[in-house]
Amino acid sequence: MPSSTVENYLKQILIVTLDENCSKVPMGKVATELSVTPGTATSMAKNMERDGWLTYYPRQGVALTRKGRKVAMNMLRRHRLLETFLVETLDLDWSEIHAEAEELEHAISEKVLEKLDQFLGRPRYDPHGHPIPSKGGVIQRPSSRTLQSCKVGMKVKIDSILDQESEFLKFAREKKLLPGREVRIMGSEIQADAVTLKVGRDEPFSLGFRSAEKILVLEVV
Amino acid sequence: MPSSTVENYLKQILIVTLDENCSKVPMGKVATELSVTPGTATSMAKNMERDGWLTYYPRQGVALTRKGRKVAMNMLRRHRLLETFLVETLDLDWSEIHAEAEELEHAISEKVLEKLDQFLGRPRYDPHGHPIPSKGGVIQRPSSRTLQSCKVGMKVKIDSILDQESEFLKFAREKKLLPGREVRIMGSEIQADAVTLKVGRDEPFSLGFRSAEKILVLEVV
DNA sequence: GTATTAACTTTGATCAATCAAAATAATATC
DNA sequence: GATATTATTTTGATTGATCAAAGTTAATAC
Repeated sequence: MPSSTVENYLKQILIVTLDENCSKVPMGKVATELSVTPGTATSMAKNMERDGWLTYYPRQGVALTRKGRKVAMNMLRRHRLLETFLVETLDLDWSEIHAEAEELEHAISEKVLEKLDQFLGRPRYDPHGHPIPSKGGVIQRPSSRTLQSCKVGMKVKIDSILDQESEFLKFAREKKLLPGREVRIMGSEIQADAVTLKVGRDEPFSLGFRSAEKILVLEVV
Repeated sequence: MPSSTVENYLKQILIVTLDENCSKVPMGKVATELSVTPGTATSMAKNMERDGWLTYYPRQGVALTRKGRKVAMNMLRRHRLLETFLVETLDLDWSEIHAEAEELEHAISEKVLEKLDQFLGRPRYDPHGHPIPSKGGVIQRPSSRTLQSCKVGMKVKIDSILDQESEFLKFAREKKLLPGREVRIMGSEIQADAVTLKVGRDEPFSLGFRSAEKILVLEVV
């Protein structure tokens, strides 16, 4: 059984792996993601290698083993099911659920998780719109969707701009809405016919649905 | 903030305190309740005294401070609310819920707990029939009730025998159904008109509701 | 092709929680 | 009251997770 510290390392390494679409995660990244000093990350990596959770390539990074990936996927499943429960059933605000789920995901047993999944009606997506891995550890490939269809709280990566009119492209460039960029959905209101975005550290701004439809994005897992 | 280990010590000490109706809990008891060696219990006691959770009387035992008691009560509240949730909402069997709640009670935040309480309709008793402490840490005094009215899984202490007929008293003595004894309710079935009990390590046996009505018990907290 | 810088690793220390085993104190027994 | 038993405390060691700071490597710049 992994300790909850190990579970955190595994989950975070998996997230980076999926996110950057690479297999080795450098130690510096591991350290910042887990808010520990680099030395701590290195020593944990060695212990985790000893226990078969990952392979440690000195000065290059770590890669999950099959065993480690399985546990990591399961943590992601726990996290997202719990977030769903917190919003759907207990009516918490989406801004609070991440931290709460972060704690609970280590304490909930496989049995309770299964019951919870059943109770929630086996949801496929969490409240942020992220896919929930199946019990077997399979995760929906993030598929392209338009910016307009995104839910509040989602983090997405711009895939492409559909409208190639130079006026629109110029606007997109100004707002840094370029392929590869990560964007957070701050709000999306049908009545207002607008979606509010934040690109990097810039001030959030809004985009009408008409324009939002012209931008294809990928969910950042 | 207490660590979850400290939370466990506090809760267990409170339970013994309420149970035996005394204030100092001897170190040996603490050690067995928490399944640690006596030395560990002693050293934890010293640390916990340093942190203001309890007062440590060398060679006599520990007594909760007001601060410690408050946290301990809250743990009991968490535990029992979670047990209620696991049975009522997720439909787990009462035999499994204790261990599950034992884990979750450390991970759930005050906020989620409040929402859960609300969702469950602010129950006063858990599935075993134990009173749930209020948010302020007030717990219902265990009141006398008849053995017949007990729910499955409850642990009760015999208070008195109502029927003073010598025949019945003789039977009660044989079965060790004497005031002060602790009894566990193994089953209670209206259709069968019988409640099944276990006294200490003896074999379980059944009692018709007619007889069960003659025995007053107190809930063991 | 050296010098600087950034990324990573090592070393030594700390802290909480634990154990085993030895030492001590209190209680019970004869 | 001396002895045996039981309860408790001490001591010394271990483990997992962490940090700070010093040391090493590799990459980048000039």
